[in-house]
Amino acid sequence: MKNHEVAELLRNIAQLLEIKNELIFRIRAYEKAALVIENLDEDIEDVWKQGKLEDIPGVGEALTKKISEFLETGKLEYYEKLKKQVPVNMEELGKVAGLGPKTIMKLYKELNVKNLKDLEKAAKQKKIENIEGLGETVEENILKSIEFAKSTGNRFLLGTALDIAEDIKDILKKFKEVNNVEIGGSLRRRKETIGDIDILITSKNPAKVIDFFTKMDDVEDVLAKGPTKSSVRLKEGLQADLRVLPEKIYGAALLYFTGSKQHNIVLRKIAIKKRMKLSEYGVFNKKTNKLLAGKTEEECYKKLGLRYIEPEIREDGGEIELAMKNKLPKLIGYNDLKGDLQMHTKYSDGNNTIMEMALASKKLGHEYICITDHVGETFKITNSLNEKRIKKQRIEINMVNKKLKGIVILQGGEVNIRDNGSLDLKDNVLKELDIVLAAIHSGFKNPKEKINKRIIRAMENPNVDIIAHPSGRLINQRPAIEWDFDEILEKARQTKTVLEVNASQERLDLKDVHVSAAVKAKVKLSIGTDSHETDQLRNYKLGIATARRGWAAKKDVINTYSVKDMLKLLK
DNA sequence: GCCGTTTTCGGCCCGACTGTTTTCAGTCG
Repeated sequence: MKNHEVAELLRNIAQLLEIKNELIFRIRAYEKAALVIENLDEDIEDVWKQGKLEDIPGVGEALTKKISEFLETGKLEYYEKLKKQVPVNMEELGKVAGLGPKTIMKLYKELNVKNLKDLEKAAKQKKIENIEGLGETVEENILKSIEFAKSTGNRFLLGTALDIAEDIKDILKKFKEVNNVEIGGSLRRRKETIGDIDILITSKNPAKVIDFFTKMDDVEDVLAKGPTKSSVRLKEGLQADLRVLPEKIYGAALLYFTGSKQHNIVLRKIAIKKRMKLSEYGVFNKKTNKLLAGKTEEECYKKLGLRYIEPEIREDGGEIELAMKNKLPKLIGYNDLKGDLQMHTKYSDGNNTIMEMALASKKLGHEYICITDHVGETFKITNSLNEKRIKKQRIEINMVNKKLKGIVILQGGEVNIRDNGSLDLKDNVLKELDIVLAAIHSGFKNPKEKINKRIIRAMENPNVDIIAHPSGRLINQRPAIEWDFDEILEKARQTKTVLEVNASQERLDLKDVHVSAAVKAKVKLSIGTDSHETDQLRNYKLGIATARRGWAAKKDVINTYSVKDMLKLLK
Protein backbone atom coordinates (compact mmCIF):
# COMPACT_ATOMS: atom_id res chain seq x y z
CA MET A 1 0.00 0.00 0.00
CA LYS A 2 1.76 3.10 -1.21
CA ASN A 3 -1.36 5.21 -0.74
CA HIS A 4 0.13 7.00 2.24
CA GLU A 5 3.37 7.80 0.41
CA VAL A 6 1.54 9.20 -2.60
CA ALA A 7 -0.70 11.29 -0.34
CA GLU A 8 2.36 12.63 1.49
CA LEU A 9 4.01 13.52 -1.82
CA LEU A 10 0.97 15.47 -2.99
CA ARG A 11 0.68 17.23 0.34
CA ASN A 12 4.34 18.24 0.24
CA ILE A 13 3.86 19.63 -3.25
CA ALA A 14 0.83 21.59 -2.03
CA GLN A 15 2.91 23.16 0.72
CA LEU A 16 5.69 24.12 -1.64
CA LEU A 17 3.17 25.64 -4.04
CA GLU A 18 1.65 27.59 -1.20
CA ILE A 19 5.00 29.09 -0.33
CA LYS A 20 5.43 30.03 -3.96
CA ASN A 21 2.13 31.88 -3.76
CA GLU A 22 0.49 29.70 -6.38
CA LEU A 23 -3.23 29.91 -7.07
CA ILE A 24 -5.09 28.68 -4.01
CA PHE A 25 -7.30 26.33 -6.01
CA ARG A 26 -4.38 24.64 -7.63
CA ILE A 27 -2.99 24.02 -4.16
CA ARG A 28 -6.33 22.71 -2.94
CA ALA A 29 -6.51 20.32 -5.86
CA TYR A 30 -3.30 18.67 -4.61
CA GLU A 31 -4.58 18.58 -1.03
CA LYS A 32 -7.91 17.16 -2.09
CA ALA A 33 -6.30 14.43 -4.16
CA ALA A 34 -4.01 13.59 -1.22
CA LEU A 35 -7.01 13.20 1.07
CA VAL A 36 -8.89 10.98 -1.37
CA ILE A 37 -5.90 8.74 -2.04
CA GLU A 38 -5.09 8.41 1.67
CA ASN A 39 -8.60 7.09 2.31
CA LEU A 40 -8.84 4.96 -0.79
CA ASP A 41 -9.99 1.38 -0.20
CA GLU A 42 -7.90 -0.01 -3.03
CA ASP A 43 -4.16 -0.13 -3.34
CA ILE A 44 -3.09 2.86 -5.45
CA GLU A 45 -0.52 0.68 -7.21
CA ASP A 46 -3.27 -1.72 -8.33
CA VAL A 47 -5.38 1.18 -9.58
CA TRP A 48 -2.37 2.49 -11.49
CA LYS A 49 -1.61 -0.92 -13.01
CA GLN A 50 -5.19 -1.14 -14.20
CA GLY A 51 -4.81 2.30 -15.78
CA LYS A 52 -7.64 3.69 -13.69
CA LEU A 53 -5.96 6.54 -11.82
CA GLU A 54 -8.19 9.08 -13.56
CA ASP A 55 -11.26 7.37 -12.14
CA ILE A 56 -10.22 8.54 -8.68
CA PRO A 57 -12.20 11.68 -7.86
CA GLY A 58 -9.88 14.66 -7.71
CA VAL A 59 -7.28 13.02 -9.94
CA GLY A 60 -7.21 14.31 -13.50
CA GLU A 61 -4.82 14.28 -16.39
CA ALA A 62 -1.93 16.11 -14.75
CA LEU A 63 -2.01 14.21 -11.46
CA THR A 64 -2.34 10.87 -13.25
CA LYS A 65 0.91 11.64 -15.04
CA LYS A 66 2.69 12.70 -11.85
CA ILE A 67 1.46 9.77 -9.74
CA SER A 68 2.37 7.31 -12.48
CA GLU A 69 5.90 8.66 -12.65
CA PHE A 70 6.25 8.42 -8.87
CA LEU A 71 4.98 4.83 -8.72
CA GLU A 72 7.14 3.76 -11.62
CA THR A 73 10.42 5.40 -10.62
CA GLY A 74 9.95 6.12 -6.92
CA LYS A 75 10.64 9.77 -7.68
CA LEU A 76 8.92 12.74 -9.21
CA GLU A 77 11.01 15.16 -11.24
CA TYR A 78 8.47 17.97 -10.77
CA TYR A 79 8.68 17.64 -6.97
CA GLU A 80 12.48 17.53 -6.97
CA LYS A 81 12.61 20.72 -9.07
CA LEU A 82 10.11 22.40 -6.81
CA LYS A 83 12.16 21.57 -3.74
CA LYS A 84 15.21 23.16 -5.32
CA GLN A 85 13.26 26.34 -6.08
CA VAL A 86 12.10 26.67 -2.48
CA PRO A 87 15.04 27.29 -0.20
CA VAL A 88 13.47 25.98 3.03
CA ASN A 89 12.80 22.46 4.30
CA MET A 90 9.02 22.40 4.19
CA GLU A 91 8.83 18.73 5.17
CA GLU A 92 10.19 19.78 8.58
CA LEU A 93 8.80 23.26 9.07
CA GLY A 94 5.36 22.44 7.71
CA LYS A 95 4.80 20.08 10.61
CA VAL A 96 5.20 22.76 13.29
CA ALA A 97 1.69 23.54 14.56
CA GLY A 98 0.60 27.13 14.08
CA LEU A 99 3.27 27.77 11.50
CA GLY A 100 1.97 28.17 7.97
CA PRO A 101 3.66 28.93 4.67
CA LYS A 102 3.34 32.70 5.01
CA THR A 103 5.11 32.79 8.35
CA ILE A 104 7.73 30.32 7.18
CA MET A 105 8.54 32.54 4.20
CA LYS A 106 8.71 35.60 6.43
CA LEU A 107 11.11 33.81 8.77
CA TYR A 108 13.28 32.81 5.85
CA LYS A 109 13.45 36.30 4.40
CA GLU A 110 14.12 38.02 7.71
CA LEU A 111 16.19 35.46 9.60
CA ASN A 112 17.29 32.95 6.97
CA VAL A 113 15.43 30.15 8.79
CA LYS A 114 15.69 27.08 6.58
CA ASN A 115 14.91 24.14 8.83
CA LEU A 116 13.72 23.09 12.26
CA LYS A 117 17.13 23.64 13.83
CA ASP A 118 17.32 27.23 12.55
CA LEU A 119 13.79 27.85 13.78
CA GLU A 120 14.47 26.63 17.30
CA LYS A 121 17.68 28.65 17.47
CA ALA A 122 15.99 31.85 16.26
CA ALA A 123 13.16 31.44 18.74
CA LYS A 124 15.48 30.76 21.66
CA GLN A 125 17.59 33.81 20.79
CA LYS A 126 14.37 35.84 20.81
CA LYS A 127 14.88 37.06 17.26
CA ILE A 128 11.38 36.22 16.10
CA GLU A 129 9.56 38.67 18.37
CA ASN A 130 11.17 41.60 16.60
CA ILE A 131 9.81 40.78 13.18
CA GLU A 132 6.88 42.91 12.05
CA GLY A 133 3.59 41.06 12.27
CA LEU A 134 5.00 38.51 14.69
CA GLY A 135 5.60 38.92 18.37
CA GLU A 136 6.53 37.45 21.69
CA THR A 137 3.52 35.13 21.85
CA VAL A 138 4.22 33.71 18.41
CA GLU A 139 7.76 33.02 19.47
CA GLU A 140 6.66 31.20 22.61
CA ASN A 141 4.10 29.18 20.68
CA ILE A 142 6.71 28.10 18.17
CA LEU A 143 8.93 26.78 20.96
CA LYS A 144 5.98 24.94 22.52
CA SER A 145 5.09 23.37 19.19
CA ILE A 146 8.64 22.18 18.58
CA GLU A 147 8.76 20.69 22.06
CA PHE A 148 5.44 18.94 21.50
CA ALA A 149 6.47 17.57 18.12
CA LYS A 150 9.56 16.10 19.78
CA SER A 151 7.61 14.39 22.56
CA THR A 152 4.86 12.73 20.53
CA GLY A 153 5.17 11.36 17.07
CA ASN A 154 2.41 8.92 16.26
CA ARG A 155 -1.31 9.27 16.30
CA PHE A 156 -3.03 7.72 19.31
CA LEU A 157 -4.60 4.28 19.30
CA LEU A 158 -8.39 4.30 19.15
CA GLY A 159 -8.71 2.51 22.49
CA THR A 160 -6.40 4.93 24.28
CA ALA A 161 -8.06 8.04 22.88
CA LEU A 162 -11.52 6.66 23.56
CA ASP A 163 -10.72 6.07 27.24
CA ILE A 164 -9.39 9.60 27.66
CA ALA A 165 -12.35 11.10 25.79
CA GLU A 166 -14.91 9.13 27.81
CA ASP A 167 -13.31 10.37 31.03
CA ILE A 168 -13.53 13.99 29.86
CA LYS A 169 -17.11 13.41 28.74
CA ASP A 170 -18.02 12.16 32.22
CA ILE A 171 -16.38 15.14 33.90
CA LEU A 172 -18.20 17.59 31.61
CA LYS A 173 -21.51 15.80 32.06
CA LYS A 174 -21.36 16.43 35.78
CA PHE A 175 -20.90 20.17 35.29
CA LYS A 176 -24.30 21.78 35.76
CA GLU A 177 -24.05 24.25 32.86
CA VAL A 178 -23.61 21.38 30.39
CA ASN A 179 -26.67 19.90 28.69
CA ASN A 180 -25.61 17.53 25.87
CA VAL A 181 -22.09 16.18 25.44
CA GLU A 182 -20.97 14.15 22.47
CA ILE A 183 -17.60 13.13 21.11
CA GLY A 184 -17.18 13.93 17.42
CA GLY A 185 -14.43 13.65 14.85
CA SER A 186 -12.51 10.54 13.86
CA LEU A 187 -13.10 9.18 17.36
CA ARG A 188 -16.85 9.05 16.76
CA ARG A 189 -16.16 7.38 13.44
CA ARG A 190 -13.94 4.95 15.38
CA LYS A 191 -10.92 5.26 13.14
CA GLU A 192 -8.06 3.01 14.24
CA THR A 193 -5.84 5.94 15.13
CA ILE A 194 -6.86 9.35 16.41
CA GLY A 195 -5.20 12.74 15.97
CA ASP A 196 -7.25 14.75 18.44
CA ILE A 197 -10.44 14.66 20.46
CA ASP A 198 -13.45 16.75 19.38
CA ILE A 199 -16.09 17.43 22.00
CA LEU A 200 -19.45 19.03 21.22
CA ILE A 201 -21.61 20.52 23.90
CA THR A 202 -24.88 22.38 24.23
CA SER A 203 -25.20 24.94 26.99
CA LYS A 204 -26.94 28.18 27.77
CA ASN A 205 -23.77 29.49 29.29
CA PRO A 206 -20.88 28.80 26.89
CA ALA A 207 -18.40 31.04 28.69
CA LYS A 208 -18.70 29.11 31.93
CA VAL A 209 -18.36 25.77 30.16
CA ILE A 210 -15.27 26.90 28.26
CA ASP A 211 -13.77 28.18 31.46
CA PHE A 212 -14.46 24.90 33.24
CA PHE A 213 -13.04 22.92 30.33
CA THR A 214 -9.75 24.82 30.20
CA LYS A 215 -9.29 24.34 33.94
CA MET A 216 -9.72 20.55 34.06
CA ASP A 217 -6.95 18.63 35.84
CA ASP A 218 -5.94 16.83 32.68
CA VAL A 219 -5.22 20.09 30.80
CA GLU A 220 -1.53 20.73 30.22
CA ASP A 221 -1.78 23.82 28.09
CA VAL A 222 -4.53 26.07 26.69
CA LEU A 223 -4.02 26.61 22.97
CA ALA A 224 -7.14 28.65 22.22
CA LYS A 225 -10.01 30.04 24.22
CA GLY A 226 -12.83 31.92 22.55
CA PRO A 227 -16.50 32.52 23.35
CA THR A 228 -17.72 29.26 21.76
CA LYS A 229 -14.59 27.27 21.04
CA SER A 230 -11.48 26.19 22.85
CA SER A 231 -8.48 23.94 22.26
CA VAL A 232 -6.26 22.41 24.91
CA ARG A 233 -3.36 20.03 25.02
CA LEU A 234 -3.90 17.20 27.48
CA LYS A 235 -1.31 15.70 29.78
CA GLU A 236 -1.41 12.48 27.77
CA GLY A 237 -0.05 14.50 24.85
CA LEU A 238 -3.04 14.84 22.59
CA GLN A 239 -5.17 17.82 21.76
CA ALA A 240 -8.83 18.24 22.68
CA ASP A 241 -11.12 20.74 20.94
CA LEU A 242 -14.34 21.84 22.58
CA ARG A 243 -17.24 23.57 20.88
CA VAL A 244 -20.28 24.92 22.67
CA LEU A 245 -23.39 25.08 20.53
CA PRO A 246 -26.97 26.21 20.74
CA GLU A 247 -29.58 23.45 20.97
CA LYS A 248 -31.31 24.13 17.67
CA ILE A 249 -28.27 23.45 15.50
CA TYR A 250 -26.63 20.71 17.59
CA GLY A 251 -27.31 18.06 14.94
CA ALA A 252 -25.81 20.11 12.13
CA ALA A 253 -22.73 20.80 14.19
CA LEU A 254 -22.40 17.17 15.19
CA LEU A 255 -22.66 16.19 11.56
CA TYR A 256 -20.07 18.73 10.54
CA PHE A 257 -17.57 17.93 13.28
CA THR A 258 -17.92 14.18 12.92
CA GLY A 259 -16.79 14.27 9.32
CA SER A 260 -15.19 12.78 7.48
CA LYS A 261 -14.19 15.81 5.56
CA GLN A 262 -14.89 14.04 2.28
CA HIS A 263 -18.30 12.93 3.50
CA ASN A 264 -19.12 16.54 4.41
CA ILE A 265 -17.94 17.92 1.10
CA VAL A 266 -20.25 15.55 -0.77
CA LEU A 267 -23.15 16.49 1.52
CA ARG A 268 -22.55 20.16 0.86
CA LYS A 269 -22.54 19.57 -2.86
CA ILE A 270 -25.86 17.78 -2.57
CA ALA A 271 -27.21 20.75 -0.62
CA ILE A 272 -26.05 23.18 -3.29
CA LYS A 273 -27.73 21.12 -6.00
CA LYS A 274 -30.96 21.25 -4.06
CA ARG A 275 -30.62 25.04 -3.74
CA MET A 276 -29.74 24.75 -0.08
CA LYS A 277 -26.65 25.44 1.97
CA LEU A 278 -25.16 23.12 4.58
CA SER A 279 -22.81 24.30 7.28
CA GLU A 280 -22.22 23.54 10.94
CA TYR A 281 -25.02 26.03 11.56
CA GLY A 282 -27.65 24.01 9.79
CA VAL A 283 -29.32 23.34 6.49
CA PHE A 284 -30.48 26.61 4.95
CA ASN A 285 -32.52 27.76 2.01
CA LYS A 286 -29.86 29.34 -0.16
CA LYS A 287 -32.06 32.25 -1.26
CA THR A 288 -33.95 33.19 1.89
CA ASN A 289 -31.28 31.96 4.31
CA LYS A 290 -34.06 30.35 6.34
CA LEU A 291 -33.01 27.52 8.68
CA LEU A 292 -34.55 24.29 7.38
CA ALA A 293 -32.96 21.70 9.66
CA GLY A 294 -30.28 21.50 12.35
CA LYS A 295 -31.51 20.10 15.64
CA THR A 296 -30.62 16.48 14.90
CA GLU A 297 -28.41 14.71 12.40
CA GLU A 298 -31.37 12.65 11.16
CA GLU A 299 -33.22 15.85 10.32
CA CYS A 300 -30.28 17.25 8.35
CA TYR A 301 -29.80 14.05 6.37
CA LYS A 302 -33.52 13.89 5.69
CA LYS A 303 -33.61 17.43 4.34
CA LEU A 304 -30.87 16.43 1.90
CA GLY A 305 -32.92 13.41 0.81
CA LEU A 306 -30.81 10.89 2.69
CA ARG A 307 -31.38 8.23 5.28
CA TYR A 308 -29.38 8.53 8.51
CA ILE A 309 -25.81 7.31 8.06
CA GLU A 310 -23.92 5.71 10.97
CA PRO A 311 -20.74 7.67 11.89
CA GLU A 312 -18.45 4.65 11.36
CA ILE A 313 -19.12 4.57 7.63
CA ARG A 314 -19.06 8.31 6.89
CA GLU A 315 -16.01 8.08 4.69
CA ASP A 316 -17.48 8.78 1.24
CA GLY A 317 -17.10 5.13 0.40
CA GLY A 318 -20.45 4.71 -1.30
CA GLU A 319 -22.59 5.30 1.82
CA ILE A 320 -24.14 8.52 0.51
CA GLU A 321 -25.34 6.96 -2.74
CA LEU A 322 -26.91 4.07 -0.83
CA ALA A 323 -28.49 6.38 1.75
CA MET A 324 -30.09 8.24 -1.12
CA LYS A 325 -31.70 5.03 -2.35
CA ASN A 326 -32.47 3.90 1.21
CA LYS A 327 -30.38 0.81 0.62
CA LEU A 328 -27.82 1.04 3.43
CA PRO A 329 -27.22 -2.26 5.22
CA LYS A 330 -28.00 -2.52 8.93
CA LEU A 331 -24.63 -2.65 10.66
CA ILE A 332 -23.83 -4.96 13.57
CA GLY A 333 -24.79 -3.17 16.79
CA TYR A 334 -22.70 -2.58 19.90
CA ASN A 335 -24.99 -4.90 21.88
CA ASP A 336 -25.19 -7.70 19.32
CA LEU A 337 -22.26 -9.78 20.53
CA LYS A 338 -23.15 -12.85 22.59
CA GLY A 339 -19.67 -14.10 23.28
CA ASP A 340 -15.93 -13.45 23.13
CA LEU A 341 -13.91 -15.89 21.03
CA GLN A 342 -10.35 -15.18 22.02
CA MET A 343 -8.81 -14.84 25.47
CA HIS A 344 -5.85 -16.15 27.42
CA THR A 345 -5.51 -17.29 31.04
CA LYS A 346 -2.72 -18.12 33.44
CA TYR A 347 -2.43 -21.48 31.69
CA SER A 348 -0.41 -19.77 28.95
CA ASP A 349 0.47 -16.06 28.94
CA GLY A 350 -2.59 -14.47 30.56
CA ASN A 351 -2.77 -12.83 33.98
CA ASN A 352 -6.10 -14.18 35.25
CA THR A 353 -7.67 -17.56 35.94
CA ILE A 354 -10.44 -19.18 33.92
CA MET A 355 -12.91 -18.36 36.68
CA GLU A 356 -11.84 -14.70 36.78
CA MET A 357 -12.13 -14.33 33.01
CA ALA A 358 -15.52 -16.02 33.01
CA LEU A 359 -16.91 -13.85 35.80
CA ALA A 360 -15.66 -10.64 34.19
CA SER A 361 -17.15 -11.70 30.84
CA LYS A 362 -20.47 -12.50 32.43
CA LYS A 363 -20.49 -9.04 33.94
CA LEU A 364 -20.10 -7.59 30.45
CA GLY A 365 -23.20 -9.48 29.39
CA HIS A 366 -21.64 -12.32 27.40
CA GLU A 367 -23.52 -15.65 27.17
CA TYR A 368 -20.39 -17.58 26.31
CA ILE A 369 -16.62 -17.28 25.99
CA CYS A 370 -13.90 -19.36 24.46
CA ILE A 371 -10.65 -19.79 26.38
CA THR A 372 -7.98 -19.80 23.69
CA ASP A 373 -4.67 -20.21 25.44
CA HIS A 374 -1.65 -20.85 23.26
CA VAL A 375 -1.36 -24.56 22.48
CA GLY A 376 1.53 -26.33 20.79
CA GLU A 377 4.53 -28.61 20.98
CA THR A 378 7.45 -26.44 19.98
CA PHE A 379 6.17 -22.86 20.20
CA LYS A 380 7.19 -22.33 23.80
CA ILE A 381 7.66 -18.57 24.09
CA THR A 382 4.08 -18.05 25.16
CA ASN A 383 3.99 -21.02 27.56
CA SER A 384 1.94 -23.10 25.13
CA LEU A 385 -0.11 -26.01 26.44
CA ASN A 386 0.79 -29.54 25.36
CA GLU A 387 -1.66 -32.45 25.18
CA LYS A 388 -1.38 -33.22 28.87
CA ARG A 389 -1.98 -29.66 30.05
CA ILE A 390 -4.87 -29.27 27.61
CA LYS A 391 -6.58 -32.24 29.29
CA LYS A 392 -5.94 -30.75 32.71
CA GLN A 393 -7.41 -27.42 31.58
CA ARG A 394 -10.50 -29.18 30.25
CA ILE A 395 -11.20 -30.55 33.72
CA GLU A 396 -10.96 -27.07 35.22
CA ILE A 397 -13.21 -25.60 32.50
CA ASN A 398 -15.81 -28.30 33.20
CA MET A 399 -15.67 -27.39 36.86
CA VAL A 400 -16.14 -23.65 36.24
CA ASN A 401 -19.03 -24.45 33.90
CA LYS A 402 -20.71 -26.36 36.68
CA LYS A 403 -20.21 -23.56 39.20
CA LEU A 404 -21.28 -20.64 37.02
CA LYS A 405 -24.79 -20.14 35.74
CA GLY A 406 -25.62 -17.90 32.79
CA ILE A 407 -22.37 -18.28 30.93
CA VAL A 408 -20.89 -21.14 28.91
CA ILE A 409 -17.14 -21.61 28.78
CA LEU A 410 -15.68 -23.31 25.71
CA GLN A 411 -12.20 -24.69 25.41
CA GLY A 412 -10.30 -23.45 22.41
CA GLY A 413 -6.67 -23.01 21.56
CA GLU A 414 -4.46 -20.68 19.58
CA VAL A 415 -2.04 -22.79 17.58
CA ASN A 416 0.98 -21.46 15.75
CA ILE A 417 1.25 -21.77 11.96
CA ARG A 418 4.78 -23.00 11.34
CA ASP A 419 7.14 -21.87 8.60
CA ASN A 420 5.84 -24.52 6.20
CA GLY A 421 2.18 -23.98 7.03
CA SER A 422 1.86 -27.05 9.25
CA LEU A 423 0.41 -26.60 12.72
CA ASP A 424 2.28 -26.85 15.98
CA LEU A 425 0.01 -29.54 17.43
CA LYS A 426 -1.17 -32.96 16.29
CA ASP A 427 -4.56 -33.19 14.63
CA ASN A 428 -5.91 -35.71 17.15
CA VAL A 429 -5.25 -33.19 19.95
CA LEU A 430 -6.65 -30.21 18.05
CA LYS A 431 -9.76 -32.25 17.35
CA GLU A 432 -10.59 -32.35 21.06
CA LEU A 433 -10.80 -28.54 21.31
CA ASP A 434 -14.15 -26.81 20.78
CA ILE A 435 -12.63 -24.09 18.61
CA VAL A 436 -9.18 -23.92 17.05
CA LEU A 437 -7.58 -20.59 16.19
CA ALA A 438 -4.52 -20.70 13.97
CA ALA A 439 -2.17 -17.75 13.68
CA ILE A 440 1.17 -16.64 12.33
CA HIS A 441 3.66 -15.59 15.01
CA SER A 442 6.89 -15.55 13.02
CA GLY A 443 8.19 -15.00 9.53
CA PHE A 444 6.14 -11.83 9.13
CA LYS A 445 8.46 -10.73 6.36
CA ASN A 446 7.95 -13.83 4.24
CA PRO A 447 7.29 -13.04 0.58
CA LYS A 448 3.67 -12.88 -0.49
CA GLU A 449 3.58 -16.34 -2.08
CA LYS A 450 5.02 -18.06 0.98
CA ILE A 451 2.69 -16.25 3.40
CA ASN A 452 -0.33 -17.22 1.34
CA LYS A 453 0.83 -20.85 1.16
CA ARG A 454 1.22 -20.97 4.94
CA ILE A 455 -2.19 -19.51 5.69
CA ILE A 456 -3.92 -21.58 3.01
CA ARG A 457 -2.40 -24.81 4.29
CA ALA A 458 -3.65 -23.94 7.77
CA MET A 459 -7.14 -23.22 6.44
CA GLU A 460 -7.20 -26.54 4.63
CA ASN A 461 -6.80 -28.34 7.96
CA PRO A 462 -10.32 -29.48 8.93
CA ASN A 463 -9.60 -28.69 12.60
CA VAL A 464 -8.81 -25.02 12.04
CA ASP A 465 -11.93 -22.93 12.59
CA ILE A 466 -10.58 -19.41 12.72
CA ILE A 467 -7.48 -17.57 11.49
CA ALA A 468 -6.56 -15.23 14.32
CA HIS A 469 -5.16 -11.71 13.80
CA PRO A 470 -4.71 -12.60 10.13
CA SER A 471 -2.49 -9.74 8.92
CA GLY A 472 -0.21 -9.79 11.97
CA ARG A 473 0.12 -6.04 12.13
CA LEU A 474 0.62 -4.01 15.29
CA ILE A 475 -0.58 -0.46 14.81
CA ASN A 476 2.32 2.04 14.85
CA GLN A 477 4.74 -0.82 15.54
CA ARG A 478 4.78 -3.61 12.99
CA PRO A 479 3.46 -3.57 9.41
CA ALA A 480 1.02 -6.19 8.15
CA ILE A 481 2.30 -9.24 6.30
CA GLU A 482 2.30 -8.93 2.53
CA TRP A 483 -0.40 -11.19 1.16
CA ASP A 484 -2.77 -11.79 -1.67
CA PHE A 485 -5.90 -11.19 0.34
CA ASP A 486 -8.32 -12.06 -2.47
CA GLU A 487 -6.81 -15.53 -2.64
CA ILE A 488 -7.06 -15.92 1.15
CA LEU A 489 -10.72 -14.87 1.05
CA GLU A 490 -11.51 -17.32 -1.72
CA LYS A 491 -9.88 -20.15 0.21
CA ALA A 492 -11.63 -19.12 3.44
CA ARG A 493 -14.96 -19.26 1.65
CA GLN A 494 -14.20 -22.68 0.16
CA THR A 495 -12.97 -24.19 3.43
CA LYS A 496 -15.54 -22.39 5.62
CA THR A 497 -12.74 -20.88 7.66
CA VAL A 498 -13.69 -17.85 9.75
CA LEU A 499 -11.44 -14.78 9.82
CA GLU A 500 -10.97 -12.99 13.10
CA VAL A 501 -11.44 -9.33 13.81
CA ASN A 502 -9.00 -9.13 16.66
CA ALA A 503 -10.23 -6.41 18.98
CA SER A 504 -7.12 -5.74 21.02
CA GLN A 505 -6.16 -2.08 21.00
CA GLU A 506 -2.92 -2.41 19.08
CA ARG A 507 -4.13 -5.00 16.56
CA LEU A 508 -7.63 -4.31 15.18
CA ASP A 509 -6.90 -7.07 12.70
CA LEU A 510 -8.63 -7.68 10.31
CA LYS A 511 -8.94 -3.96 9.80
CA ASP A 512 -11.87 -2.05 8.32
CA VAL A 513 -11.01 -2.41 4.63
CA HIS A 514 -10.32 -6.14 5.06
CA VAL A 515 -13.66 -6.57 6.82
CA SER A 516 -15.36 -4.88 3.93
CA ALA A 517 -13.68 -7.22 1.43
CA ALA A 518 -14.55 -10.27 3.58
CA VAL A 519 -18.20 -9.22 3.80
CA LYS A 520 -18.33 -8.82 0.03
CA ALA A 521 -16.71 -12.25 -0.39
CA LYS A 522 -19.27 -13.77 1.99
CA VAL A 523 -16.59 -14.95 4.41
CA LYS A 524 -17.70 -15.16 8.05
CA LEU A 525 -15.97 -13.17 10.77
CA SER A 526 -15.43 -13.64 14.50
CA ILE A 527 -14.67 -10.98 17.09
CA GLY A 528 -12.16 -11.81 19.80
CA THR A 529 -10.57 -9.50 22.33
CA ASP A 530 -7.39 -11.56 22.68
CA SER A 531 -7.56 -10.48 26.32
CA HIS A 532 -4.63 -11.38 28.54
CA GLU A 533 -6.38 -9.95 31.59
CA THR A 534 -9.92 -9.11 32.65
CA ASP A 535 -9.45 -5.37 32.00
CA GLN A 536 -9.04 -6.02 28.28
CA LEU A 537 -12.33 -7.87 27.84
CA ARG A 538 -14.18 -4.60 27.30
CA ASN A 539 -12.22 -4.09 24.06
CA TYR A 540 -14.83 -6.17 22.23
CA LYS A 541 -16.41 -2.83 21.39
CA LEU A 542 -13.34 -1.86 19.39
CA GLY A 543 -13.83 -5.05 17.39
CA ILE A 544 -17.45 -4.20 16.74
CA ALA A 545 -16.41 -0.68 15.73
CA THR A 546 -13.93 -2.12 13.24
CA ALA A 547 -16.56 -4.50 11.88
CA ARG A 548 -18.99 -1.60 11.52
CA ARG A 549 -16.40 0.45 9.66
CA GLY A 550 -16.16 -2.49 7.26
CA TRP A 551 -19.95 -2.49 6.81
CA ALA A 552 -20.40 -5.86 8.56
CA ALA A 553 -23.93 -6.86 9.57
CA LYS A 554 -24.92 -8.97 12.56
CA LYS A 555 -25.21 -12.08 10.43
CA ASP A 556 -21.62 -11.75 9.20
CA VAL A 557 -20.15 -12.21 12.68
CA ILE A 558 -20.42 -15.73 14.14
CA ASN A 559 -20.41 -14.71 17.78
CA THR A 560 -23.62 -12.76 17.42
CA TYR A 561 -25.31 -16.18 17.23
CA SER A 562 -26.25 -18.33 20.22
CA VAL A 563 -23.54 -20.73 21.33
CA LYS A 564 -25.33 -23.62 19.67
CA ASP A 565 -25.78 -21.87 16.32
CA MET A 566 -22.27 -20.41 16.46
CA LEU A 567 -20.71 -23.87 16.85
CA LYS A 568 -22.78 -25.11 13.91
CA LEU A 569 -21.23 -22.40 11.71
CA LEU A 570 -17.75 -23.83 12.33
CA LYS A 571 -16.26 -26.62 10.23
C1' DG B 1 -5.45 21.27 -11.01
C1' DC B 2 -10.26 19.32 -11.24
C1' DC B 3 -14.85 19.19 -12.94
C1' DG B 4 -19.72 19.58 -15.35
C1' DT B 5 -28.68 17.32 -15.41
C1' DT B 6 -27.28 25.32 -15.61
C1' DT B 7 -20.88 25.45 -17.43
C1' DT B 8 -15.20 22.64 -21.74
C1' DC B 9 -14.79 28.06 -18.85
C1' DG B 10 -15.29 29.64 -14.51
C1' DG B 11 -16.24 28.15 -10.56
C1' DC B 12 -14.08 25.55 -6.54
C1' DC B 13 -17.05 24.54 1.54
C1' DC B 14 -17.05 27.72 5.20
C1' DG B 15 -16.31 29.74 9.67
C1' DA B 16 -13.61 30.39 14.39
C1' DC B 17 -9.72 32.00 16.85
C1' DT B 18 -5.16 34.21 17.38
C1' DG B 19 -2.00 37.76 17.41
C1' DT B 20 -1.13 41.48 15.66
C1' DT B 21 -3.20 45.01 14.47
C1' DT B 22 -6.93 49.28 14.48
C1' DT B 23 -9.52 46.16 10.31
C1' DC B 24 -7.23 41.82 9.11
C1' DA B 25 -4.12 38.10 7.46
C1' DG B 26 -2.76 33.63 8.78
C1' DT B 27 -3.82 29.15 10.37
C1' DC B 28 -6.71 25.42 11.39
C1' DG B 29 -10.27 21.97 11.01
